[in-house]
Amino acid sequence: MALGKNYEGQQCALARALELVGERWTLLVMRDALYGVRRYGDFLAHLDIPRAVLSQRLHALVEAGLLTRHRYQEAPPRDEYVLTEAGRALWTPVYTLSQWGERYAADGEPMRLFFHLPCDAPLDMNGACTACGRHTEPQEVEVRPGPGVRFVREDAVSVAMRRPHRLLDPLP
Amino acid sequence: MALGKNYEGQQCALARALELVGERWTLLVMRDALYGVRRYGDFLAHLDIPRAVLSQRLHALVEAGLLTRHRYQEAPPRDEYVLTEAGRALWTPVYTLSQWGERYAADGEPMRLFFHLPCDAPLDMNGACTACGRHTEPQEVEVRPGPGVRFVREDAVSVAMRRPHRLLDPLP
DNA sequence: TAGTGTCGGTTCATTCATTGAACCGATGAA
DNA sequence: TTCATCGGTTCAATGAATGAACCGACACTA
Repeated sequence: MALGKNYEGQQCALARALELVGERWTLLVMRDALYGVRRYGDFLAHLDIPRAVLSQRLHALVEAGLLTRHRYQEAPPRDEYVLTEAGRALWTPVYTLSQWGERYAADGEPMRLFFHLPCDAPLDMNGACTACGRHTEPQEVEVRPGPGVRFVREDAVSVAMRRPHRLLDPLP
Repeated sequence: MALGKNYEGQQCALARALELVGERWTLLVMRDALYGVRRYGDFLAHLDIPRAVLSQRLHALVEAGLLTRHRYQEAPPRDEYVLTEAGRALWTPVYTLSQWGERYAADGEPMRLFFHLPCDAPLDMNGACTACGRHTEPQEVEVRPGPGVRFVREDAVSVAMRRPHRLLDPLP
């Protein structure tokens, strides 16, 4: 996104949201974070994003309060980027947009399937469990490979996601 | 969004969705279209978007099948941009992202309130009616000004939205 | 009939973000 | 000592966004 990431004239919550997560790559970074990706190198390899852009986005997301930086090792110093509550709350928008894409922008069968763990039932298009009807928190959801997925990528994250994985659990 | 609007490496429905609606301004155009805006000049005045960008976005959205161009007057020739089914289906992602923004990115009280017309009950954060529990279609939803809104903009669309308005109904 | 205004654009120079390759510093392993 | 890894930063080139100016078709008015 170029020239003014902000939409100042818009007196609208959507504009405020897009100022935080509307730039190119940002929502894909957040999706990966919801999947459980936490480390710079894993984002980098999984997203094929330019290093400079990834640095800028991670710092901006920490600044915006969607991620926190947590040192998990002292020598050499290594940080991981973990979702805050605001970041985890992006699960619903990310999921609904993803489902829209699955239905209207992608062709073929679903690439990923999402299940409500307590019920072992799939989610509907809106993110509600088809069994209990409740809206889901990410930590109650499991991603499984769908019929339309092809195992072509060989980065650590893609390989780890070839088997079912609970959202937010560290990946890979 | 610069240099390659596409995310080719990503085998992910979210990436497909963002290729269609992830560019700067695009989601705000779609939000306006869901509100009922249909004409070039109204988008222009309400969004404060550069004319060239608006032209490009409207054409891209028609190309992508989210809008159709419909001639509503012959002399002089005038077209309006109307949502397709795929465009109307963006209601849920737009609403959930908007609600996320209202909660985590905006401060103060809600700027807009959304009601399920058949029940006259507000929607919850996920787009379900708090009375009947069903997920809503845009044509069943009414937007009303919320306690946090300030009537500062004077363009035709902003003025029309100072009173309750059913989504998709032509605006202004 | 000329002049003016509106609508829906296009064109253009400037400014800025993205890209991808190269570089860098700290550390650990051989 | 050398080499590799991790997590960045720097830099030149490219291309998108911006905003002002321009434009063509038509309507309305004097």
